[in-house]
Amino acid sequence: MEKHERMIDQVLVHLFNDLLRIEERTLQKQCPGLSMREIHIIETVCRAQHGDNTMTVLAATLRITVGSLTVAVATLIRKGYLERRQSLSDKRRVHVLPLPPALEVEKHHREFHRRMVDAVTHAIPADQLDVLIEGLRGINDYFYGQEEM
Amino acid sequence: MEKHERMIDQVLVHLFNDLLRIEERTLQKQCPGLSMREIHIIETVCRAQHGDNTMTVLAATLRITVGSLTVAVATLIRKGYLERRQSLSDKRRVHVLPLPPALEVEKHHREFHRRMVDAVTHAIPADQLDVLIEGLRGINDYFYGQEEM
DNA sequence: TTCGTATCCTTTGATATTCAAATCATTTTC
DNA sequence: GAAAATGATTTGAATATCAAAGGATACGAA
Repeated sequence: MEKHERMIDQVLVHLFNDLLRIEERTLQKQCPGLSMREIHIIETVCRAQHGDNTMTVLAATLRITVGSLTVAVATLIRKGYLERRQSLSDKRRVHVLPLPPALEVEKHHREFHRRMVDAVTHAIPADQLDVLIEGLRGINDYFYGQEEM
Repeated sequence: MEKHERMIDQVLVHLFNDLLRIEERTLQKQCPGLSMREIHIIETVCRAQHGDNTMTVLAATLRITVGSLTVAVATLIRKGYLERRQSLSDKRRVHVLPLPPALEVEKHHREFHRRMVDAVTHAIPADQLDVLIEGLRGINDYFYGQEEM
């Protein structure tokens, strides 16, 4: 059991940390001139439902302040990835929209995730996949069920 | 299979990100006045083998430059968590050592990981744990076997 | 209507973090 | 020993972040 616990810790912390690092390296190779923060903002804008692409909602999703987002979006507009459009129904609101280069970045990102998931499914014998999925779902539910630790 | 893949992606990316956030919130509650970066530096110093606690090795472990580490260590010394000691055998080298408050931080950190692993083992029926462990080991081996994606 | 308050965003000022490059001290190599 | 290499620090610039203040718009109650 001791070995099991070390394995779980290894996976939960180090493997995931390294995955994040690999993702960062891979994406930055494909999107030179963009920081990881900027790539995340682009992703968030690309994935936002129509209507959820206002500054306040985007900032909440990204867990940064609206002020920080204003600055970040300004530089991404200057770099040609995003554009601002004032809401017609409520002129206080600003909608942030992706331009073609942003969609390209998002495509790279999706592709990376696709390959990552493929790596997992290929690493595990098919008959064990179901159990693994259930286990992961258990972990997921546990942490979202009681976020306080 | 489609649902399985979404589940894997969900766990690999979002669960992990949220775990990081929970860890950050928890540790910062216990260690007021320390940024997450500083907590990581303290952990790295506490875990370094004797001899691997020089600036160059620590910076490589943390994946930051030695210059950045010099600044960070300086403030942690000022705050009373670490101390510098010049190597006797090679006076260019500097060893960084934890003081009692740093060991206390590391204890909190270990405790957090312990509870996280407990959460996982309790979330999963005992008879499925073995399969899960094997699955995780497969993922782990896969990614470390071929880091390039 | 219109006055006060709330909301949404931007701007500003301050602080953190990071890195690259320059510098200093020490060790190693030839 | 002189030159090159190594380990660390210092410095200057870039970036990221936030809190607070400000500006514009919307909304609700008198």
